[in-house]
Parts: sequence; C-alpha cells; structure tokens
Amino acid sequence: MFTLNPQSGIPIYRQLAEQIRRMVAGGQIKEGDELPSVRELALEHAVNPMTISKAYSLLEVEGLLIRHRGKPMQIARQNKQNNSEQERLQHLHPQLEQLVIAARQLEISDKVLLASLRDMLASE
Amino acid sequence: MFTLNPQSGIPIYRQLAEQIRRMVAGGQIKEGDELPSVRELALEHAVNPMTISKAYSLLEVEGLLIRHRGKPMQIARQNKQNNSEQERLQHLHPQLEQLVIAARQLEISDKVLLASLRDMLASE
Amino acid sequence: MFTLNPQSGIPIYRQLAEQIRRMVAGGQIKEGDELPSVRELALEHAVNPMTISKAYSLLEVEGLLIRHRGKPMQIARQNKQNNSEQERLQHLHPQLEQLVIAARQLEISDKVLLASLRDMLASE
Amino acid sequence: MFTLNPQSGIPIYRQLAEQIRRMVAGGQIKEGDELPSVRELALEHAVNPMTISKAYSLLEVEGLLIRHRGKPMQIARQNKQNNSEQERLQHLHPQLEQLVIAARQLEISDKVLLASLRDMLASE
DNA sequence: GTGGTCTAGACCACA
DNA sequence: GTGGTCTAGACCACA
Repeated sequence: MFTLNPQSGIPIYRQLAEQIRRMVAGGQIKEGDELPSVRELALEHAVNPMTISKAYSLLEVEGLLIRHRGKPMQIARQNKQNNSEQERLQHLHPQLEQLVIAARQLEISDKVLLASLRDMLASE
Repeated sequence: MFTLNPQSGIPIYRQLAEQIRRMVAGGQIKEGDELPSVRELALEHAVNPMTISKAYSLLEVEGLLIRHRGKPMQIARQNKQNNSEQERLQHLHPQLEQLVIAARQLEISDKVLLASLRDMLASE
Repeated sequence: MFTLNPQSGIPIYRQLAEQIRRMVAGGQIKEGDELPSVRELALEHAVNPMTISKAYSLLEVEGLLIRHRGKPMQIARQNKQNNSEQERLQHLHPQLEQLVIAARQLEISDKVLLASLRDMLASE
Repeated sequence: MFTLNPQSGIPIYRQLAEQIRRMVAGGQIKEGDELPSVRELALEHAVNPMTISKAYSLLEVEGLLIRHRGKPMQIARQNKQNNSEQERLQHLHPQLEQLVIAARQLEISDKVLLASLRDMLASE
C-alpha cells in the first residue's frame, strides 16, 4: 500500500504522510476509511511503531485524519471533495520541477526524458 | 548554478552532492574544471560553509573531486568519460519511479502526467 | 520558567506547549525571543529530550514557533500582537469552569472560593 | 451529575474518580448512597463501560466505595464525616494553583481574574 | 485489539 | 553548540 525508503534522506514519517495525503487527494482513500494500525504498518515496513505514529499524528494535526480512542485512524471529512485532476496535479509540481532540473544537469534531451517516462508508465 | 531547497527534508549537502554528480555525468563540468569556493557557494545560498564543505568532502571520498592545497576543488579524471545518454538516464531512474508512484496515488492518468511534463519542459 | 507536573495526568508535552502559548499570549515572550534549548529544559525538569522536542514540534506546526536549523527555537511573528486582557481571559475560561464545577461538588460557597483565590493571589 | 471531557488530556476514569471524591467530600453523596450503574453512566456519557468500571475500582481500592455482589456501588463509611469547608478547600488547592500560574503567564491582573471568577459564579 | 506517552540512547544535519 | 530522527521497549487509556 505504501512505499517507504529509509535511504532516501527524506524522513520516513514524512514519506508516509505525503503518500497518505496523495491517496486522499486522489480519492483512493475516502472519508471514513480506516488506515492500517500503527503496529501493522510498522511490522510490514520493519520500522519502529513510533515512526508510523508520528506520521499519523502529523496528519491528525493537519486535520486529514481523525483519531477515535481505541480505534484505527480514520480519514476525516475533506473540505474539498473530488478534487479535479488539474488540482491534483499541483501535488506533483515540485517533483516535476526537480525532475526537469536533474535532466538538464544530466544533459538529457527533452525527447529522451519524455520517452523514458512513457516507457516507465507502460511497463507498470 | 545549483538549486538548494532547505525545506525538502533532504539534507542540503546531499542535494548539492547529487547535483554535482549529475552535472559531471552530463558533461557540463569536466575533468579539471574548478568548482566555486566553499565560501562563495555558502554565501550565495545563505548556508553554512561547513554544509558545502561536507558535500565536497563526500565527493572527494567518492573520487569525483580532487582537492589541491590552496586551490579550488577540481573535477577528477572520470573512469567513464562521455557517458552515453542512456547511461545518464540511470541517474534519473529513482526520481522517475517516485514520480510514477506519486501520480498513481493521485490517480493522475498517464496521458495527463505526460502532458504535464511536456508543458513544463516547453516552458523553461 | 515552566512548571511541569508528571503526576497530573496531562501529558508533559501538552503542559509545556500550553504554558508557552500562554506566555506568548501574555506578552512575556515575544516575536524573535529564543526558547531554552531542548536539552536544557530536559535536564532542568528531569524529562526526556524527546518530550520537550514534541512540545516544540507541536507549536512549530501551529506556527507559534519557528525553527532555524542549528539554532534555538524562536517565537514566530504573531498574527495578533498585543491581545487585550479580555482576549487573554479566554484562555482561562476552561480552567475557571472546571474550578467552579469542582467547588460546587465540594459544596464550597462562592464567598469561600473567592476568598481562597484572593488569599492565594496575595500570598504569591 | 458528572462532567466528562474526553479532549482534556486527563484520562476519563481519573476525571470521574476525582469528581466522586469531591462529591463525597462535599457531602452531596453520603455513606450508604448508591452510585449509578456502570452501564447507565457509560451510556449517558457515550463512554466504554470499562472506563467507568475502572474509576469505580480505583475508588474501591481507596476505600471510598464498597461493592456488594449484584448491587450498585455504595459509598463507604467515611473516616472523617462532615469535613469542614476549610478541609474541603484542600481539594481545590492544586486547581487554584494551576489557575494562578496560568493567569500570571497570561499577564492577567489579580483584579481581572477575581472579577472573572465572580462573574462566572454569578451566572451559573 | 487500537493509539499515546515516555525513556534511554545512538546518530545525523546544521551553526 | 542547536534541533531531528529513529530504535527498542515499557506501560497507559480506551474499545
């Protein structure tokens, strides 16, 4: 369900929080849905429960998640239901920019970069 | 010359090191070229000199940079001169994968994602 | 500077956060002021550094504190400078209500309760 | 009869226990009086029965309550019957202290604080 | 079963 | 020096 990479330099709890934000924005998890338990996720990704908990707490403060004592974390009611695809694209903007910067520094042509993305999309 | 983002969660020295690696791989900086001084870069990006220094030292250990007493850091002789574009593409692989994961979580269609990248490339 | 009570049932990090909020609201700590370091507070109150850190992080997310890497936590610019005394009183409302409930349950007369508060104020 | 606040950070069972202690100290519930059943209270406050039960058990251990098989919890004989108002005031001491600390941190004058308490007492 | 709090302690990033 | 991240593990509150 989630992809966590301890080597990436980005704190694990932030990776997780960002992915949950995206799946909510994308509608794959909706209001009322329950998230996997802290322990479950911790085991699955061989990570300390507190690390998962930190991500959940962060999203609770943001208002994306709701905690009901003794029960799994739940997705809160969203201010904006059904974001349009254009709105969701905003989330990708920083990553797209980083990608373009990297490609330029590697002197990779636009054509090759686009082809490369197209290939990756086709293969998954 | 370089783009450093203190908010990204990725350590600044790693951002810098990665960008230097890419520009060497891309041929924009070549064997014998000199890098900006630690102080110069530190000032330019409002960052502590030690942070820049750490990136340089990291690349020195990797063998990408050479330090000559009292002179600016220099690009070392590369094992592989003139990487082909295909080889350079490898550097982008992790970022492309992250991008695709993010797009899938946001339920953004392949078509829209490709168009979005195309737009960004065209506009810069 | 702060009063932390591990027995009270209220999480220590929440006690600390609430006290910082109050001192900012009361103007005793102002924009730009630096807070004691995590380690210093932890030592002083015989508490784990992470507990202090948790309070600071909470207030950072709230926007009350700003973190500058490698430097002490700073009070952020306040939306509302110079709250009036009436506005600051709002912070006390829950505590006053609890006090009144407790006094009623103890069958303590209004007169005695007021006298008791007056005495305590006079003696400190 | 009781006021329970799940948001306060103080465990619910401790809130309940403290309130029962106060009402006994204040003489509003006396030796031999029966408390509401666990189920009744749990329903009324939308709380898990085990939470109520934990408060009752705590007070049973303290000797404040007595459990008779199949009957409602009963108030035990009190060592000190008819506490004087001065003695009962002791129960309020911690709360009064917290209130004064909070007021000082908010830079609220003694006069305003007393007036505020007087208002609240008058209005209820 | 659920999540929360806290500790002791290691190590990292940055000034 | 500053704060941040993470682990291993204990214990708590609540369903």
